[in-house]
Amino acid sequence: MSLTEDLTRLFEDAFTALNLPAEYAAVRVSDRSEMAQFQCNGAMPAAKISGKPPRDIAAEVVARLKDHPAFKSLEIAGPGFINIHVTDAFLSEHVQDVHLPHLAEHNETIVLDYGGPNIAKSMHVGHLRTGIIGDTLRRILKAAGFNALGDIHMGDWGTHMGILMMDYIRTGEEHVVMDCDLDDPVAVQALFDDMYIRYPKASGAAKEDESLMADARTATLNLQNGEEPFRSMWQKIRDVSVRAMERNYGDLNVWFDIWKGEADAHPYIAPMAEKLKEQGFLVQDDGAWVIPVEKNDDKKKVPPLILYKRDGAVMYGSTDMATIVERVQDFNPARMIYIVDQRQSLHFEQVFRAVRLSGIVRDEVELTFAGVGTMNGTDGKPFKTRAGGVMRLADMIEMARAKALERLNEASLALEMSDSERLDVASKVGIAALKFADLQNQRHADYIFDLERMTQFEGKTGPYLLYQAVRIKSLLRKAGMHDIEHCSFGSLLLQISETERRLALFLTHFPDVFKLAVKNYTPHVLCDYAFSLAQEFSSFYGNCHILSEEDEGIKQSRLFLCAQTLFVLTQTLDLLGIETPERM
RNA sequence: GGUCCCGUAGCUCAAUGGAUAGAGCAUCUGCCUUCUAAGCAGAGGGUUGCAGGUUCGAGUCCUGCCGGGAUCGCCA
Repeated sequence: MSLTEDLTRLFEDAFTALNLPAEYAAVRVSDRSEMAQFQCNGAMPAAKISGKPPRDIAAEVVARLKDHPAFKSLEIAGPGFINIHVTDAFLSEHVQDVHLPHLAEHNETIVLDYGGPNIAKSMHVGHLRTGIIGDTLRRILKAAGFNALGDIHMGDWGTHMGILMMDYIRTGEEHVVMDCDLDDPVAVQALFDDMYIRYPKASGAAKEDESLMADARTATLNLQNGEEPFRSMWQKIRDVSVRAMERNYGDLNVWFDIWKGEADAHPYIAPMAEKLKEQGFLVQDDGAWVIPVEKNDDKKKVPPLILYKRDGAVMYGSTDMATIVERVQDFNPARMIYIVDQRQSLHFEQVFRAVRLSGIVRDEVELTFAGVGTMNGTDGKPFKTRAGGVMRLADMIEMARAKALERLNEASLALEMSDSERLDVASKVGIAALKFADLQNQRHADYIFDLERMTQFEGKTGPYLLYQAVRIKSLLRKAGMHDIEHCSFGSLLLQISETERRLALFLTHFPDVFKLAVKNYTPHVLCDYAFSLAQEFSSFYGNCHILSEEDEGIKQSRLFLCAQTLFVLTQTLDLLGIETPERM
């Protein structure tokens, strides 16, 4: 139980004894730290229903609790706030017991969908947010005890495949695809580069020329029906693309448990459609087969979900529905969470309605659209390269790493390292900068991506956090502790300075912050926490001698604080998918 | 035009309906013969877009405006 939960329990007892609803008893961290460590605001709403003045109620609550050993002081302030200070002994117990709470009840499965890169195309900056945030949510839910599974859900089944394949066929260059040796990295890269240049041209041409587009649609349909040479070409294109994705996501330390795509859901579409037709949910409309999903009380117009287009081909709504059928069959998940671009909200509303309506997903299964905002450039418009094009993800990662290395050089850090260790540190610092800059923003909001700013390595950045963590590691090594990731030793002295108390208090907030992140699917609260923790530590580090402290008891107590800070900080960075180097 | 999201310090962003709205950057003042100065201690900087409403209490909830963005059936 966290410290606030422990206090809430005590207050609940008091409220209940006074015939007041326990739900008002919640104790929270005070937002006026100079006045209190914790606060309870329940006297005010309780006053409303009991007709007594709030300060009188607060006084009754305080009277019941004031002799409890947890409290150093209980004061009533303002209209009826109860301001709480706890004893250092109580605090000490909780600092020792800081841990990740287990929140899953029965190891429920949660499928997270946060990939969506198209095959045959380079991954670009648009894949950064969903990948990073989705992976972090996966880590958070897994840490909370859920069987959390990330699915990449590649875009490998749409019209873009037809456009690309028809271009190879029309120019008589199918061999460029078919002759590629998958075991030869150079050949794989060459094919990938070819597709990267070819697709935009082919796509542009198809938009200009209706006959090209018609051919592409036909090719798409033929592919979906398993016909050659489309099927073989497609397989090769997919294999090559997966290698590129593995490298990009690997560089970002973004993990997927399931490497499936729209194509894998294809076999489920026809049987699903058959059943939907029998049930009367699937109807023909203007040549297409659609599922009407509007409701009587809709304020907006919700268009039907199109399962089969006029030409008989399927669309992404079809594959998204069928993927849900597949996931229910394979994993029987308690929740399915989509971490995708906010702009797809209407689409997923249609999909969710369709699967609920038809009973594919039971009512008790949670379907969540966790939309993410757009990444904009410093001009506030969607992020572009200086040339005005879309920046490849690989290029962006390289820029972040190069900048990090430059900074290490400027600061004359990591000089004594071997070249390989130095590059590894630079890579970790660069990736940390990239990920932390993204994760610290609210998930659903757009944010401005400023490479210059985030690679400044000052203030609220990933590198600052790594720096603090590495400082602690270094200090603990000097103190002769080697298994510094797992040292749970010692305890807090009962006579501590205000600086130490602040740090200790802050450490106890960790379980509550974690719970909040799980509840709302909001990693940014963990970023905020990690940064504030690092600041608290830095303040402690600057104000308290540790290794040179002569009083052995004080020294041990401070080393304990260092170890607990490192434990919580690395744990938090871990949840954010950020790796901490041993030194830098 | 309908619907949804956003509007908070010069800039980038926080703030489960709680007290005097907080951080970082930038600006200014101090601090490196002691554990990593990518740091610490401190200062200045606000009519939370505007106007109403709900209530003990509103940046937060409701209504209406203003400004920005997204989206509105055969692309994903």
